[in-house]
Amino acid sequence: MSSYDAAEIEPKWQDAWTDAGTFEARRDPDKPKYYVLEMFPYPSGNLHIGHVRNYTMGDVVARYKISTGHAVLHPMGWDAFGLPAENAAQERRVHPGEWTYANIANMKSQFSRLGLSLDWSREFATCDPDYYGKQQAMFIDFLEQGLVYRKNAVVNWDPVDMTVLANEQVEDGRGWRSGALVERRELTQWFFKISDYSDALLDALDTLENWPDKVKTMQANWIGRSRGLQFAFSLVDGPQGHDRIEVYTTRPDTLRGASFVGISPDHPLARQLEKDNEELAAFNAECRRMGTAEEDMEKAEKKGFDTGLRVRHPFDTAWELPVHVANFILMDYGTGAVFGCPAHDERDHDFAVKYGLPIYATFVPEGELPGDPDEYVQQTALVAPKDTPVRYVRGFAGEEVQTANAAIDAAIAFCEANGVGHGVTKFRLRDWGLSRQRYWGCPIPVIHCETCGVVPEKKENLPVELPKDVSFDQPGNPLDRHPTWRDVPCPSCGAPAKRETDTMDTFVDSSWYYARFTSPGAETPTDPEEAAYWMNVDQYIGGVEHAILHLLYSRFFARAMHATGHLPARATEPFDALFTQGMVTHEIYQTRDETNRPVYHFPHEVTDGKLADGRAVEVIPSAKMSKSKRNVVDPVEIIDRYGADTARWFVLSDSPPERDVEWTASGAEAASKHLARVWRICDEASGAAEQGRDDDALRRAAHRTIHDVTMGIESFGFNAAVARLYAFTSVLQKSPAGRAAKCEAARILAQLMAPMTPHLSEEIWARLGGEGLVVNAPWPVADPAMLIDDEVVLPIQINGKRRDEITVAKDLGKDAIEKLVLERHAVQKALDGAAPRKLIVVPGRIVNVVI
RNA sequence: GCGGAUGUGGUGAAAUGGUAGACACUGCAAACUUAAAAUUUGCUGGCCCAGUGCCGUGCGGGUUCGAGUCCCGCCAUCCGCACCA
Repeated sequence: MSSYDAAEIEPKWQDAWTDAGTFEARRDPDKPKYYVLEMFPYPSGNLHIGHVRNYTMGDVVARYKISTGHAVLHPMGWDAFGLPAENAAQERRVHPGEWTYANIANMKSQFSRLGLSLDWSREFATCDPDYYGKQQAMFIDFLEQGLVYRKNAVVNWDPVDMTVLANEQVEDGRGWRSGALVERRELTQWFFKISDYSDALLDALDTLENWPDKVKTMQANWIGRSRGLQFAFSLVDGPQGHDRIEVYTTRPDTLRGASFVGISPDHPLARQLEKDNEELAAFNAECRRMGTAEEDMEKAEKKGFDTGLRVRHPFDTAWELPVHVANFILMDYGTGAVFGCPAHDERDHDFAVKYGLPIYATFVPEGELPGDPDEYVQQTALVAPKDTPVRYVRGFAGEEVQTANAAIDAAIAFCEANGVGHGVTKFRLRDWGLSRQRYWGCPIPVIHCETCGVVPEKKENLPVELPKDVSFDQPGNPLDRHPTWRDVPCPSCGAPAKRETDTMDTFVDSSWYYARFTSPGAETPTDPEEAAYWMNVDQYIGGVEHAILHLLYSRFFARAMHATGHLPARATEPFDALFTQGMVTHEIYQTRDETNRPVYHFPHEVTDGKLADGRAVEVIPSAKMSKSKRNVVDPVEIIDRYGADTARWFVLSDSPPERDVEWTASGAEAASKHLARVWRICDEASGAAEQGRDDDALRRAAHRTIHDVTMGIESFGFNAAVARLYAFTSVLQKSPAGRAAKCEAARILAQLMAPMTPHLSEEIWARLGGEGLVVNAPWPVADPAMLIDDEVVLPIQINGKRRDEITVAKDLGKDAIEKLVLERHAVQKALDGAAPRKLIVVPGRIVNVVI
């Protein structure tokens, strides 16, 4: 008998798969195709245990689909542009490209040890000039199609480093390196017209049957289609050129509850007024110092500035309302101006209380008579669901008692009939700003010419490659100060011109990589035949943190690629099924220093909750892994110690895939022990006696397991499948069956485990005389006759509490069950001679006797 | 702040509205062993008057013969918020 040695068998089978070309995707007219894709990683340099979980899940699906006779495409690449490479360049004086490709090489070697069923022949990195050159070609197509345009937009500006900051580089309103107060600065930037597809992107969510509802809900809310009223307040003695304020509201039914008009600090009127009003200029400047992140704006204290200007209410010209500049109003959404109705909006209510503005109720709860309606809303705003009827006390259209939805419709109709604005549909979704003032990204392939304007680069000149001779010792974008790269003749007139020095948002790179994988070497962004065959992605797997931006941008990009002839119509929704997996977490061990600041300790420093010096540590369970918290698990260490199969088995067991799983050393140890046990049991099976007992029981257990594991894999219930495999292993171990039955059961076990622990399974399969590679063996099919049990145990409840149980034939009729139940001692005792009030029999499930 | 999710033993969790805790981890006990490791076996939600007992799925209500599951209201944690990827 030999023992389980992962280090010996894992490289052996990895080589066998490579030699056989098992995972090279091939178009095969005789097979259905299956495209499984996990979100590709950012090449940080090291594989994270979270990657192991993510890619193992995809691997289970891919290997299962190979076994069920599919032509499988399971590619891998690198989301390789982005900020960290530039940070590394600044900190370590290494070129971003050099750093990135070194990381890729390192991660790839780590990947290879996991035994994933990846087709590495299709690998690419988004920073490969070939890839981003094709992206530039598509950008030019989009430009010609009218899907790209330029407009002004604000960025975070660090006035000390003289550079644009990402939101994550702004900490408490200050630049992360310089510590300088961040300013907002307006730049002309490139945008994708995703708003052209707002309706389509929203409506098509209904067709995505195999997407999680939560993701669809998040996208729907993000797109935020709303029907509202756009109208104008006329200004009383407004400054020159400003006689009205255009506002948009989704609650026109509360128009008679208006108490002020709020405008954005960036509203043209606010900009006009600040010229003659130092105080307002200061207020606006303060608002503009805030970072551009919406979260910061929303969390910031709500502040306003009374401009002193007044507007007339559209229903009553004698009724004047004050105009405030308010820091929470976005210029990007609606018209940059709102009317405030404090009675029915918490934010407006806070604002009204703070600035002493009146609060008028427009409706009160139906049925209640709360005395003075205005009194009712003084303390807190009344925010009612829009589909619940309420009583309007300042209504002006529709019934007195109606839902807000009905009242809104009536109010829009009333306003349109009376010439007060018109109903409009607006979206929260803004156009996608893709310009980045950075080096390590895909150059935007246009040239700015003084006479010709913006001219796209000629396609034969693509890719516009990033220059290699750059330095990061000064802040800002090196492309801006690289004359031989920047200064080029205009492609149109030949006069001296300048290249665009902005590069593209890295979300662009990841918005079409799935399409490029179908033909990674093609001279055009996609090859129509290949794309037609392989698209769509049948199963996409990734973190829920990408639920909105990446997935929405990809959906837009697929549509834009279709519009420019790069994808077939069917691929406008590129991901047929989506699964969002949870994280791998780990406990954090911390103590406190003299100033009570936390000090973190590595897991290997902690034994039984104590450090080597005996000090007890505080344990924070289930925390996201982070280097600074010292709770990161290195997959390479785990593989060195236990092997890849153990790591794979562990990350699939215990927790449902969509939830977080906590990494524990004891759990990894247990997974390893279990695999060794499987090895031993399978090894022993071949040595079992020729004749045994209960062969049929073992077969029935095997078929039940085939059924359950298959269902588990099909439904992403990997933890449930693992639990069933644990149970079956025990059955096999204890079975007194003969050799033939045991070997058959062991081969089935190897097959069922193969998607999860492929190396161990290959070895067992080979030793027990399985034909060829287990990865290619047809998936076992459960015999339905083996799944039927003749008898069922029926729990008996008395008043809903379980008191007894009976074992009956599976198909026993209701009447016969009732009779048996009433004869039971426990039931008779509870009834005490009386007849039951009710007897509920759910055949095959439960009996409830109500007394 | 807004949007989305999650919450069940010491731990990870299971449970088409139908026996709450499957399957594991930890812990305890036993077998084997000179010993240890490995392995195997058993027990392992809480409480008490130890039963055909009571309580128990974040908290408070509700619907139902029956609620972890459905509804309403809270609390806590996590994810996203458009320049992190």
